Amino acid sequence: MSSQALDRSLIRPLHLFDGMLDEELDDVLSTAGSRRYAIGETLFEQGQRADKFYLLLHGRLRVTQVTPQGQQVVMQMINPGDMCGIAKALQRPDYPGTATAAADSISLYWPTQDWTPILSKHPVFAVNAMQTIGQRLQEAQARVREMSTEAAERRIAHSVLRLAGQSGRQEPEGIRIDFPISKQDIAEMTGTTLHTVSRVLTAWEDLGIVDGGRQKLLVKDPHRLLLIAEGETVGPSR
Amino acid sequence: MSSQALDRSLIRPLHLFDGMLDEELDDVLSTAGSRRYAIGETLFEQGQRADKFYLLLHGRLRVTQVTPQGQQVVMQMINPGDMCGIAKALQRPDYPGTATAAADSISLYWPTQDWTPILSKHPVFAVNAMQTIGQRLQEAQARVREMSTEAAERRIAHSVLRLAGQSGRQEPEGIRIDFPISKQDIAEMTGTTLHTVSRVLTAWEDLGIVDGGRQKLLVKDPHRLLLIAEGETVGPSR
DNA sequence: CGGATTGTTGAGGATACTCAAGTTAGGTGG
DNA sequence: CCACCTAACTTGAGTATCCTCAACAATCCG
Repeated sequence: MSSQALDRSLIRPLHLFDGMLDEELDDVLSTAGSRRYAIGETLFEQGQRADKFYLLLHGRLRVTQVTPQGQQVVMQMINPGDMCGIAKALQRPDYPGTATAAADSISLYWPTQDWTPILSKHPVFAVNAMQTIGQRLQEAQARVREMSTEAAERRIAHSVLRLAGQSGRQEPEGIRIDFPISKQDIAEMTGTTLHTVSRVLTAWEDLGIVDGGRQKLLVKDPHRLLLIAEGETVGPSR
Repeated sequence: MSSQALDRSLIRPLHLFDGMLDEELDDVLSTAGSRRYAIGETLFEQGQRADKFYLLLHGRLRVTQVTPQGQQVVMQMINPGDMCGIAKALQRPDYPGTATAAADSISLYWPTQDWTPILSKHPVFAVNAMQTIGQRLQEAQARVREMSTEAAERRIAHSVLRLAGQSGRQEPEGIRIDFPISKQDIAEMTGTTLHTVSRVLTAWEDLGIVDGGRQKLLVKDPHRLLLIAEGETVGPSR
């Protein structure tokens, strides 16, 4: 447990700890460990006994599920400040998915058995944790709504916009998705195939809306993309 | 506010209040009201300021969202013991959907402003409430997974099985969905059309798996239905 | 430089949608 | 109680979307 060097100034700003006293924060952190994960490493795997829960400090995680038929689905991307692996909150003994570092990442972790005590001792934490789960529920419901009512291109547009909003970095040319993301990843987020994603992104590139590349994505015209997401048909540039 | 006649014996068994002392329960109930809703009545509507949250005691609620394009999606069915309208947990000022009584129903309600105080005063309630939201998150994620990877027939099978499990009553012939449900409803739960639902259910009726009817549904062979949901192709009856 | 991963593009076809017409069931009012 | 009216449902035909299959090209890594 390399919990010695937990810099409180790094952790204090996280939403999750809003409204907690410094002593409370120290108490919560006292049982935490931290660890670095290189890109491609997994934090936990689907079906394993959930013995830890995590709070991402830096980097990105991709949480996937594999169906019994072997098809992979990307359930969510985890950004710094987000928790994951909180099986206890779902009343599950095992992890429902696999978390992989989509970029070099640093994460705090606690033993799962600390979950209920922490919640009971720190009601503020409980409220904040609930809001995290609430956020996630809303996002999941948004995806259900999109998959129920929207064609592939619009779903891809929504997905790319979400990525830009949550994992985007402003660059001169537009908003850069700041971790390596493949067409296959986007396909698994939208319930399509990499072929469809490739075709759609190529069309958008021709219109100057995005700029692709091997595991690269730059959103050059978020406004046009939003129009597509909201149901406008793509036309020529202006 | 008709909060006088709240029978504690009716409310005590609900999961939500597991582990709470009688005094705590009384305290929580002190600011609650209750009301009866006839089938078709709405408890709250999408976009309204969320001034109350609800706990269903009896009946069924259908929570729907309407997209900007006017397509309706059934987000969830609420069963007795479930909460709904808990916008506070989602950090939203308004209701994200509309809740309609799918059967004659009775519900408790609290002013939304009581949400945070109740959570802070009763950590057990907070933990229980989080598990409710966690359940819902899991269900939403299951739907995302299904819509990403499964064809229409399998999604409908999953949806019907979920209905049977949550809202089914055993009858001599099979499991009866115990509130009026239309093909349109099922279509809006599965991201299909009522036409597809009608065709699929007709095929299942011919195989003796279900028994349909106007706003009626009886699952006669849950096992076969599960096979379809899990990916078996339908064949003739043995 | 060679192998592997990732991405592109084309052709063909199946699923499920739209459009359309008609049927059944149930409730309402005379 | 029956006739009517509406909402729910059924069924058919045609078709668009997007998947599958396939071959190839580009990019990255060691």
